[in-house]
Amino acid sequence: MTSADVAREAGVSRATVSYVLNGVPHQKIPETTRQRVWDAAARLGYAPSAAARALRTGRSEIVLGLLPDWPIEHVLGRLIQQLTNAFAEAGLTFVVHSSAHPARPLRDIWKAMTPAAVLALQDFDDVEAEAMRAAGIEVVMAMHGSPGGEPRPPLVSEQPIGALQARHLAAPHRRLGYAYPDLPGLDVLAGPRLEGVRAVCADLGMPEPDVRTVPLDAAGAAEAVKGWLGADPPVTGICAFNDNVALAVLAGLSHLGLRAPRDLAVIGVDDIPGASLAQPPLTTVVRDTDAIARGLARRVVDSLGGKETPAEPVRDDLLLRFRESA
Amino acid sequence: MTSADVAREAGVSRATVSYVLNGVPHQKIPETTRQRVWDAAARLGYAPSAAARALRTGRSEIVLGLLPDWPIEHVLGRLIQQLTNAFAEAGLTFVVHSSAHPARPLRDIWKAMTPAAVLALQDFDDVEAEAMRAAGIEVVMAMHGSPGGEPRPPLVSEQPIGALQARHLAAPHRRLGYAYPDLPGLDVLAGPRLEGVRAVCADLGMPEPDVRTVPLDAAGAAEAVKGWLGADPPVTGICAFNDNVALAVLAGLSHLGLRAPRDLAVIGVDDIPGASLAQPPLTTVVRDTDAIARGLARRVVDSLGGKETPAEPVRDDLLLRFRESA
DNA sequence: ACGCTCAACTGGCACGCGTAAGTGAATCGA
DNA sequence: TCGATTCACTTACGCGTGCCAGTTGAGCGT
Repeated sequence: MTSADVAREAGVSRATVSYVLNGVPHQKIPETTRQRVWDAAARLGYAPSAAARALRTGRSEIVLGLLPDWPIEHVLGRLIQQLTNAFAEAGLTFVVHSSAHPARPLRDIWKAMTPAAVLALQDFDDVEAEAMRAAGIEVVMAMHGSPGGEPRPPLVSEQPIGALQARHLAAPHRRLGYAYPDLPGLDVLAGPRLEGVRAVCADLGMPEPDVRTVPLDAAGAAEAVKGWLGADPPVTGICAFNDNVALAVLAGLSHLGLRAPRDLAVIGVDDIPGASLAQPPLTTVVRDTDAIARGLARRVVDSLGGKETPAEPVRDDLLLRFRESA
Repeated sequence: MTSADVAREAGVSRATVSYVLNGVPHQKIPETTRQRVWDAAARLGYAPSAAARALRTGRSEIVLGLLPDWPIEHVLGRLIQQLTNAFAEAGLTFVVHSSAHPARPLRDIWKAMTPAAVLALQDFDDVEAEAMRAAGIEVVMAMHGSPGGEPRPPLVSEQPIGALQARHLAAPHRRLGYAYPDLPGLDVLAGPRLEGVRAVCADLGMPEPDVRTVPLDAAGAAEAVKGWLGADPPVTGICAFNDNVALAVLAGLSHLGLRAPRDLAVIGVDDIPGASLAQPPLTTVVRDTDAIARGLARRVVDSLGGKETPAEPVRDDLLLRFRESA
């Protein structure tokens, strides 16, 4: 099924078909002809060849999402689904590529589909970004900084999460701890969140947060808990990187025969299904992933349309889900 | 950067460049010329245009993964990453599209990138599959059946999971319950797993499993637990659809002042991070997602190479992670 | 009756690539 | 010395589009 078939069926030329189906303005084509073409296209079930269109126009209707080597869990999964929806509304197909472990050259990936835009979770170096632009990819954005440095400001800000955690704990607690994830790749996320905690502590005249790396097992987490409880002055409230880490802290407490929030208050991030099911139910910070997805998609679509987009992060309403652990 | 540039740089024709770079056999091209072409390509940083190649050959080097509307959690996330790796080793780019909620016609998706193969998690109807094949997509496979029916046998079998759960519980327990997920879309997975449990119960002369839908909150789960404990004969061991549901059962028990495995033994599936951190730590079934990913990729690659592939499911070693809950 | 305008189309090129068919020079057997 | 063969290439086509630059013919003023 090519546009030539449609042209024959409608009794017009290929050019006319192209004009009608693409809705090209400033071409005087009467309604009757338009209808003939539309009918013919529908009758034949015509769908244009993406490859040919991509070759001609230099880009496809695809937005490529680039995932780093992070675990794909609850929130990230939801974000992917919501980004898919948000882009679909703009007529764009959002697909995700998880960076392979023996990392293939990134170039192979985007060359393989010449996307209209690339939206990466983690920033890449300028050389790569420039190469993409040179290859006709118009929009290249990153949601978070890279481990290497921070060339562009991130599109999604993490500090407010840590700040909200800290502000919630700060009322009854005078010394906070930070439960840092045991996965090096997550620094890009954990760093800024910790910064948010730090800033609030400084603001409120509290001592520096006591940062400890917490592995995802009860015994290992118990070590961290012992460290916090034995600190001087002792830590009484923990901001955890996310709910999994928070659950580990809870398990560590349990391991020592202790309990939140009596011995140590704990607050997580993400509200994974297990959070409300924990003992005690976990207080946690939820972000509005749908708003983030829409915001990101809007930025990309605007940018594709030639509009200037603001440099600040997208709007991201945080919600504190208050339960029992803090 | 086109192959014409490389040709000019190397002082040969475009055809020669194409022959050299694609390693076309039966073309007598001396080593010196080959080297000249390779050098020129490297010097110019040439990478072929996927669009043009796709237009010419009729297909790209992309494998499209189609996700249904399921939550993307731990295992599914890992599977995606491992599939990406497995396909990368075969020189194929694996990208994932999560089906948008106001479901766009599937056709738009694969037309947008003419993948070499489509690997869906959930089966789609034959009309769609046939349309894909007609569009030049050579391999169309589905990992699980569709809600509508079961035209093709699934590539990944779920029954053994339920069977392993049931066999593990069957030793001390004479009546089993099944904790069914509260998300209708998961029937495709939950149904076969439940079948596995049923089969083992029948085999061992035990009564039918008592199936109850378990919502992901403590109060709701407590209702299910009450039902099980009050059944006649009473249920003493629960096979949960996955770890999240199992955690809910645990929380339901806790809500009633009860405890696993004393009052009710519970076994999950997936070994999510929260499983080992639960109270008590959750006994669970782990599948070897890496083997599954490799198996699936192998099938697809073989099939692309024209080889006949077996109809049976891919190999999938199950492991029982024994903890305290059962 | 003749030029002019303008609506309504159409012919044809280029995008970058793979590849079938062709070409000129070198080599070779008789 | 001459046709035949082999080598090492090159020329040229078409994949399906988008869109520029025409072309046709009807309507209109003079």
